[in-house]
Amino acid sequence: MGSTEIRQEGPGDTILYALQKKRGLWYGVAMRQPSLFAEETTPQAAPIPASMAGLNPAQLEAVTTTQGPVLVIAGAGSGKTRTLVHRMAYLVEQGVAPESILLLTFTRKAAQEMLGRAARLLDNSCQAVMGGTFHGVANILLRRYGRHIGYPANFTILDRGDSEGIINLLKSSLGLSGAGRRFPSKRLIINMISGAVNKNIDFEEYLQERYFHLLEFQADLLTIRSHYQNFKVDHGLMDYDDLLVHFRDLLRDHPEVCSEISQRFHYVMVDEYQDTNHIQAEIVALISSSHQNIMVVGDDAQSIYSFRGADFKNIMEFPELFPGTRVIRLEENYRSVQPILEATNAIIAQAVEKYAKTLFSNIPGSEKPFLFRARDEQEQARYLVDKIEGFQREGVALAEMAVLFRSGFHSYKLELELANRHIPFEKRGGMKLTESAHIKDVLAYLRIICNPADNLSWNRILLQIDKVGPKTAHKVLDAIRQAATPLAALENYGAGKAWQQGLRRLVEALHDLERLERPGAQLERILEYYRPIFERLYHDDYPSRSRDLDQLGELMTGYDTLQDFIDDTALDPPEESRRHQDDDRLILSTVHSAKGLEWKNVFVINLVEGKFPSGQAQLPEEREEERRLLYVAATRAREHLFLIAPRLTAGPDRLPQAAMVSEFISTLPAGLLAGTTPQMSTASAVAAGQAVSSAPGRDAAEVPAINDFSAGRPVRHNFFGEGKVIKVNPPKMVEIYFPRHGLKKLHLDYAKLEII
DNA sequence: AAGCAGCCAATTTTT
DNA sequence: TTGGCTGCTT
Repeated sequence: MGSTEIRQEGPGDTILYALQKKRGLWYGVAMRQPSLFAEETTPQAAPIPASMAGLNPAQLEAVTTTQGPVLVIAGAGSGKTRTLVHRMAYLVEQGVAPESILLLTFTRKAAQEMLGRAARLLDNSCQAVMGGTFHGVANILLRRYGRHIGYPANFTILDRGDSEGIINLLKSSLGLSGAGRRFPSKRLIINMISGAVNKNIDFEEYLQERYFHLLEFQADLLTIRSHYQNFKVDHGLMDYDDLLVHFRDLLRDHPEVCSEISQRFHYVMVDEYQDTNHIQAEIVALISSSHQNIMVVGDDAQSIYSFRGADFKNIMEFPELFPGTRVIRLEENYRSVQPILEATNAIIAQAVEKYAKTLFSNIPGSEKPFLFRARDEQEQARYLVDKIEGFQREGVALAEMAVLFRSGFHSYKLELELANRHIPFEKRGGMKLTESAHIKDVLAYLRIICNPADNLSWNRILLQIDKVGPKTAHKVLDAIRQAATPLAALENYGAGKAWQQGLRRLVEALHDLERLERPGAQLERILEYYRPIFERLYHDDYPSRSRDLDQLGELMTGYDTLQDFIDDTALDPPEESRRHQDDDRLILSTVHSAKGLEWKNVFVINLVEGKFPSGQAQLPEEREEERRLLYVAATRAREHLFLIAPRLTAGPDRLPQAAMVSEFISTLPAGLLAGTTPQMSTASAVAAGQAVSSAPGRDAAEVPAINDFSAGRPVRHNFFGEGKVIKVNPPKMVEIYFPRHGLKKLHLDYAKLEII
């Protein structure tokens, strides 16, 4: 990331394009090239330029409808990206200034990909289109206009770990971390705070609704939350949610700023609109308020981010919000062979609520998706590796294949097997480089250079000094707060004998940093100071972590300013590199990280109840989202789709447990899949709406009915353990408090409950 | 007050 | 497998 990337398209092809990343956003920059094939870019104002050739009528309509609101319902693989890319090109060919086009996406990768492709089409234009994630765009504009809402331009962006760190600080300074009380973890607290913001619910209300069992801590949680908000304002910090909320507030409460921004971006396009939350929808409406030239593209069947507040009702209600919306559907699939589509259509056909659509494809191919019931996870891994090696022998590149799973840790066993068999792979959606402690340590120094008020980073820096712990750090922070500059405070601080030497070293380093200007030189000086600390702190795995520090330097080259670099460590964190000398490697990915991508061969693993769908998903609407998630996974495949379900899988206690095939698979109509047929006993039992125990040796004979439950009744759930009924909501819901898992709302058709 | 060793618990998905 | 917490030692 960060550098200008120039790629050659292939032998004989002379189109070059460049992607430049500036201030955290990607700009597509087409480069003028002499073309050997002189692609006749007909300069006459033809109604439909030659560059639009190859689009189908629906796509063409979406591309050429440039004025007013447009909603594109784009099924999986229906050329959604292609349509957006061509629309950008078309607008520019019609004389629209590229910098007045704004493209909003959910991931960096998507923005990068689309701008790159548009740049290739626009080989006679040298200007820039602006595109990036909601968070990225909010960041840029808040730095420019933030003063209107009381934020300085040098605020620091917090990632999740940073937010949790603040919660920890507050917990101890408010005396809430004491023993004896089972106070919610920092993770849970951040989930609650963020959940309320993203779902646009009042915090107190949200607590009472979703975290009923934590009500005894309500007062303290409210205190923590307000301190958290104040801490961020006081020290110039913004978390992910703040970027959106403050951006929305800026547009909503400052009409002059709103119209300035809206007029600058005269054409707005939003990708994956089904995954916008309430705040993002407001931003979209405000940013296009002065012209209504807004196109949103999405697929309600692929809405998979409700945990983060995404609401696919946004896409359903778009036409009401924007009267006169032109609705265009893209239903021809250009990705998968017909048998795969038939299966995926069947998976989504059982969804409760959707825009009805049926995808069809003209791609030849007769191979049905293959269901394999492995004995256990070992066999699953071996089967997978054998298949992959087989495809490799047929000439399929590793990078053309992907293994998808519901949760990051589901691939652990497979990763071991792949390492044993020497198959290079790349895991997406895993640990990020910038999440590791030693990298965060170094980033703290860079952050205080940009934002000296950032006490979170100061705290981290102080704790690194030997013999300085939380208490001492707190005292020093107080001194920093009162002094004119942090450096002055540190110089004059009466340090204890044990650590005055360490403090002096820090002061010297900070003095040098003030003099240095180049980010690279600053990093070098920091590493010189940090290395001895690093060796003391992490001496067990010193060598591997040391490589990361070198990598940080490489990442930094290509950035003009330190601020941009720091922003990207939070907004676009680089994946932890698995020494990727091999260019061709198998992709391992969570389904979420695989969205929008495609591969020739796709393997979906651990397709069993409790894993995929996740055991966390209990409510009917949560189960529905799991179904859409499977739909997203399966529609990634072009030619071969393998669905793998082990019979035995590690349970919550790590002991092997019998597992049923995912309900979404076992209830598919017969004949759609090849391979093992899903066991009919399981399939028919689930179809009949009965709960089936997945524990070995337990019989599913008596399934409790709603009348068997009453408040106070003790029950057992084979995942959550023993609990007590709090409330009964006919016809099918019961609320149960489990001491180890909290309050759960369970649906009798899905939950496996036993009355005791 | 800091720092270390050892125990216990817990594991969705992402900007 | 890690991370957080407790209690002991310096």
